[in-house]
Amino acid sequence: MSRQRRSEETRIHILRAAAESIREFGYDATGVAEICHRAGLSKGAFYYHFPSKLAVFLALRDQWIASLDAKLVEVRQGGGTILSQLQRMAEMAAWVLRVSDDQLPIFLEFWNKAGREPEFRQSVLVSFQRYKEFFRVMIEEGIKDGSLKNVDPRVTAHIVVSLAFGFFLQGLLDPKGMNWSELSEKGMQTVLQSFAAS
Amino acid sequence: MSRQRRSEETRIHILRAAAESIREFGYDATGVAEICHRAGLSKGAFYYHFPSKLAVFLALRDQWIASLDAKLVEVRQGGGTILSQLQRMAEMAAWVLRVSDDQLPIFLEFWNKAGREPEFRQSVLVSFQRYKEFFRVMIEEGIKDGSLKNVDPRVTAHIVVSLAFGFFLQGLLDPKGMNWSELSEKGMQTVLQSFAAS
DNA sequence: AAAATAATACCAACTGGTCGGTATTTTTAG
DNA sequence: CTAAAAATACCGACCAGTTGGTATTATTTT
Repeated sequence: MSRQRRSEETRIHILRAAAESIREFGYDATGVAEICHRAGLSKGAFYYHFPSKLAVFLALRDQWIASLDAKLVEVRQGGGTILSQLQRMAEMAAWVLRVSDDQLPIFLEFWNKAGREPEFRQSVLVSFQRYKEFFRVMIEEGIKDGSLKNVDPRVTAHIVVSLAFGFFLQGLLDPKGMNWSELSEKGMQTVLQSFAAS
Repeated sequence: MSRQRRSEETRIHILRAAAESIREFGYDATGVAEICHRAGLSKGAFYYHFPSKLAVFLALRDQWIASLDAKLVEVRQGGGTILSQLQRMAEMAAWVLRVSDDQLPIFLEFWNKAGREPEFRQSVLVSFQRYKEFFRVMIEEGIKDGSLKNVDPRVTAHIVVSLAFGFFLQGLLDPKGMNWSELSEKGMQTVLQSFAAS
């Protein structure tokens, strides 16, 4: 295997191992040694690829943000009325959670850190802002194309984003429990419906 | 000062010091030594009053849940139509956050821990469930008293609770930022309005 | 051989928690 | 009433274990 390629894979191994470990034990309780063990590597390898434990954490964060962004854009490109796009997102969110609830605990860890470390907070905040902006624009379009009522775009975007994260939070706490995923989807649909042009 | 009284005060000092420290640095990063320093006590005193660091954390959690419950009951006893009670709660939530945003980071820490430690999770989950139950009953009453439309009480309760926690989350990340508190209140009012009988 | 990649051994710092002991208040006994 | 005894509240040095990170050495790839 080529040098580059191998190195790249090692990096991925480390990231995956770290993600698993953080999900299971949390960031603080996850030792570098543990990550290395899971990745089948030594500490030397670890510190060859990353300057610090925090750097891995940050890399995971960036990865997550990027993947979420990709999902959103994907739905938008699917076309249809704005309302139907929003509804598709509602379904998708539930699906994402059902399938990859593994990753959720890590977000909490992100938010947690973000609440305390300014530069960390900044980046999380920016992405939050981006989501709201994203939806605001969508909603404005929706009003224009006639599929949405004449609601306040900013308030409405805030509702949608907040509701989504509220659902996340509960799904996180009760991953296998009940029909929360169904409840969330119905809930989102209900709210969206109230924004639909009559 | 009497022995009992003094002991009690020491306990409170420890709790307060721990809350401050956890808010500032997080649970894991807060050392027992730090708590003791803030409380003006020694480690010996600490371990005299609490069996472990975790015990303090749990005590804080119970304290918080109790205070939240009290607030909710208070509003219910204020009377009026269900819709107006809900609206008062919306105002109250924003107010609570504005005033005591100090405490918010601790909740994240709770949720974070809850996502990983089963018994911790259980207790948080139970209180979550209680809130939903609380609102479900309210909404059923609201339908009966004619101030609410004939919505699905379970779904609607889920929406209200999720939305509230979604707002919390954002307020947490951006405490001083913007008019999020105003946005949240407007958002909640908007959603509630869509449940109001026409 | 040279550069890139990985392994090993190690350290200084720090952690939660323990423990023998002390000061102060309350109870008991004479 | 008072002095001894006991219970309570507190102290701070200390321990065993763990951590992130480093310095050095070995192996692999080009």
